[in-house]
Amino acid sequence: MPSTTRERILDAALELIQERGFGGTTVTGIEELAGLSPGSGSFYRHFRSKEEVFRSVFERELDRARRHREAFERGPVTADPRDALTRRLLQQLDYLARIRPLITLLAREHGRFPELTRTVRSALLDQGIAEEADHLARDLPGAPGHDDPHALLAVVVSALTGYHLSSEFFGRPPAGIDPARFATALAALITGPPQEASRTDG
Amino acid sequence: MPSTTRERILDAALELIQERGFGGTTVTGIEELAGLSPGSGSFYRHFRSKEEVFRSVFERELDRARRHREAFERGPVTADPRDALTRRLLQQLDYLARIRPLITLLAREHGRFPELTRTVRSALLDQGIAEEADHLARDLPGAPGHDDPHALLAVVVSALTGYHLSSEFFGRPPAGIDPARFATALAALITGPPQEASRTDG
DNA sequence: GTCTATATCTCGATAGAC
DNA sequence: GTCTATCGAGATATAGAC
Repeated sequence: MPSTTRERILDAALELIQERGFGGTTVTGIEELAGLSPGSGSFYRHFRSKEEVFRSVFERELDRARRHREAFERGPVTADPRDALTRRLLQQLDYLARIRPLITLLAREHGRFPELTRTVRSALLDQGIAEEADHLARDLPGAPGHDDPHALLAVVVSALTGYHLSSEFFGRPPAGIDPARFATALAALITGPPQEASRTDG
Repeated sequence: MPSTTRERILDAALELIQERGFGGTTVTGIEELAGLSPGSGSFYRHFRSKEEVFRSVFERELDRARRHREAFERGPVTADPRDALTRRLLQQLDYLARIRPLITLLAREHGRFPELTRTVRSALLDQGIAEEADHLARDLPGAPGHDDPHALLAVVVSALTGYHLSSEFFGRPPAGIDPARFATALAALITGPPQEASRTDG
């Protein structure tokens, strides 16, 4: 990793904005964290303004998120749909963890930069939800008790994002449940009571 | 409605901090929104500093949230547990909507004011989750397929908070599902397939 | 308790040496 | 491309008249 000054500035800006917000972050602070002389205008040899560096930070995180989504490996559809589903849900949680900076930027600055909302929504959420709907429809073709598939999808997506955001805001997962246990419980909820044999989980 | 100057300052500060964050909010802006002369130090006849007004805003929202929680009306336990559960989940969503300012403050400023995390967590989440666990245990005494009640609780809480936060950050609910439909789907998921059909216990 | 006025400081941004 | 130095704007906070 070459780590150019420009990249160190982006790293510093991301870190500070995540912690203190855009309004609470100073160019001097960014310079200092990037290893430049604080108060010198060296920052401005790389970015024209504080707003510009924010947009660059945001774009970089958006690109990273897109790449993470493309690299999404679909879990193999095994004989047991619950197993496949659990694995898929765990991947989703892992994906959310990987794009954490993007989510944090959105959560913090969607008031000051309203265009973030549209961008993230169309790039990740709409597209991601559409894909997820396909997966759910494929993995659970005729599951009973799911007479509103769209609402079911909303529940699953909400559960995953809620788990992630609770962990983020409160510093610990809801009820102290780790991701694997959470995914298992959610998958069990979706697939319903064991279909043929006795309970597989134990 | 007396609306003292102090209260108008608190209102103004809350609104601006929610929109721009603590670092992006100025005392001058608070004064202006509170109907005082912008740039005059009139603010300082009521609060000693910007930090102090933030803490006062936070305390006020915390009190409001506590009162909302106390006023929580428990839905009557009807013959159909799914109905009761749906109503209860809708109340939870309504509760989250009512304490929205507190959640927004936490989401935005938990980096700058780490003590917010502990306070909100102990005042709302821990206590709320404990109560919710009781309710779930009571409403769903022997529901099948729930061999990990703690994880189930985490799923439910995550789904509710995720629904709320997605609506907040993205400006619309997940998949465009309204609260009633969401609660219905979540309740259906928890209670499983319709109860009329006889089933064997596990 | 609100105003005008202002002290003091920090911030964003620029100029120019090297 | 980084530094020292600094400008001008705007921020927090204070002083004192009314």
